[in-house]
Amino acid sequence: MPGYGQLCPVAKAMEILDERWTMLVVRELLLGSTHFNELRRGLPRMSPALLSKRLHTLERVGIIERSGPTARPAYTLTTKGRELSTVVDALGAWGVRWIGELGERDLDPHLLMWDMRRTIPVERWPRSRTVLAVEFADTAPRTSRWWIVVAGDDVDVCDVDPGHVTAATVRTTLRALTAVWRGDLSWPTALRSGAVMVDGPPTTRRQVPHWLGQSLLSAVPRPAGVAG
Amino acid sequence: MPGYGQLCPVAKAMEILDERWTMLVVRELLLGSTHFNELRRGLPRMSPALLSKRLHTLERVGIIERSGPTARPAYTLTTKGRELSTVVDALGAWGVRWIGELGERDLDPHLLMWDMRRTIPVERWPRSRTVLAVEFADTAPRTSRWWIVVAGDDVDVCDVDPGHVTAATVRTTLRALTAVWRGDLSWPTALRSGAVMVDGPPTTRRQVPHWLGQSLLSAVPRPAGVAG
DNA sequence: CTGTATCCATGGCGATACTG
DNA sequence: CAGTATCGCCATGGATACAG
Repeated sequence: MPGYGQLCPVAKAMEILDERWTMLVVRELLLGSTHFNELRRGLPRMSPALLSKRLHTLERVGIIERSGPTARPAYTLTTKGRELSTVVDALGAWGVRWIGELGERDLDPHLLMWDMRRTIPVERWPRSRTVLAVEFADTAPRTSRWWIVVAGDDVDVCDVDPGHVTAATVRTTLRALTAVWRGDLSWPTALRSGAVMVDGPPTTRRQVPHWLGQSLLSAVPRPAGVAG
Repeated sequence: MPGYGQLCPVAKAMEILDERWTMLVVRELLLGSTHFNELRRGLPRMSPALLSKRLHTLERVGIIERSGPTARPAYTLTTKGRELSTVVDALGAWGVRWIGELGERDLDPHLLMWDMRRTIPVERWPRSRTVLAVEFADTAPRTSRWWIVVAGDDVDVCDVDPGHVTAATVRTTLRALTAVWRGDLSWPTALRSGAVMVDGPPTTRRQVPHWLGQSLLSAVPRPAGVAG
């Protein structure tokens, strides 16, 4: 891969960015991850060797900086790297708008919960510690039960019962909750159809959609329309 | 490459777009190329086999349409494909802003002339047929002399002398004219330093920079400033 | 926790030649 | 002009184990 041999800035940019996983590493950094295992958590199918290699490349070309070896290693975007947000945003908007069909392999409860966790609107939750349970009907038993614990400004996602009383329980499939999260399916439609069900006191039940919200990209309008 | 296994729209987009050359094929289509050999001209280092493969993939995923086998084959972007302009534009702006250093292999007189040809502002040229010669001091003899012929709304670029009288001659290096074209170097600076010289009648000489112009991305501001 | 080392299979892709 | 066919290398990157 001796580059593209082109003067075009698009080509020069893609020489760096078209390598597998690279753009997703940048996405993770833009979303705020800084440590190696934090990045791994958002990129579970990427081998640590490859992640290491990509981080070195990104550092070499000046997209990220690595904190000195004295402190705990941390990766942060430089200005050059931060400006890739325009590219990532454009890719995300295009992707959510035009690529609606997800394969079975694209559905991952860990990633979904990890993703939702990032943008849980804590200000809509009760002041006191509140636990919301999520149950997937269609995943392996080990990954079918989750608990979201919001206490003050802290959000935790557990795959083991934290042992507190739950305010409500969301019963759904991984595919359905993923569709709602991405904005392929609206909360009202999902609830009406029963694709997502909420158990709990009536007042709480009505709050749950606002507690969870949707991904930032869910607001992107879809071409054919009719997204539920 | 079994995909990324992620629900994230950025990942779904990159599953298609991170393959080598793909984004450059899209760029060529966005710039108006429609036929196979037209695409090849903008992608000279891409093998025809690979171009064919990429076109098939892009058609399969709905980014391009191929005209029926009855007519002369032509490739056009669908709406889905056309909306990739946001991605390509973001890549181009980031690339021209942050990747200024070009290697020797990135400099190609064919590509530069082909690229300039696309956006020659014919309305600034004289009404009658006008020929501008370009001579590179640092390229192989076969690729050192070019002629830009503007007649009405038609622009032609030749690497053999068309045999008409030339209004002026641009003498420069491939690297310098490339820098001017990309906007890494301004016309005034290039002329003052002698990096680009124009031979011809004084009135014409002053017009030449406006006849050639600069790439659309040249207007993107640069980080460190000081771009000539 | 933060990576590196090693191994290996796969297949991507570059080069060239050739066909309708 | 518009591709397809074939070949073969070598690098990519996936998996696993291990080190500081």
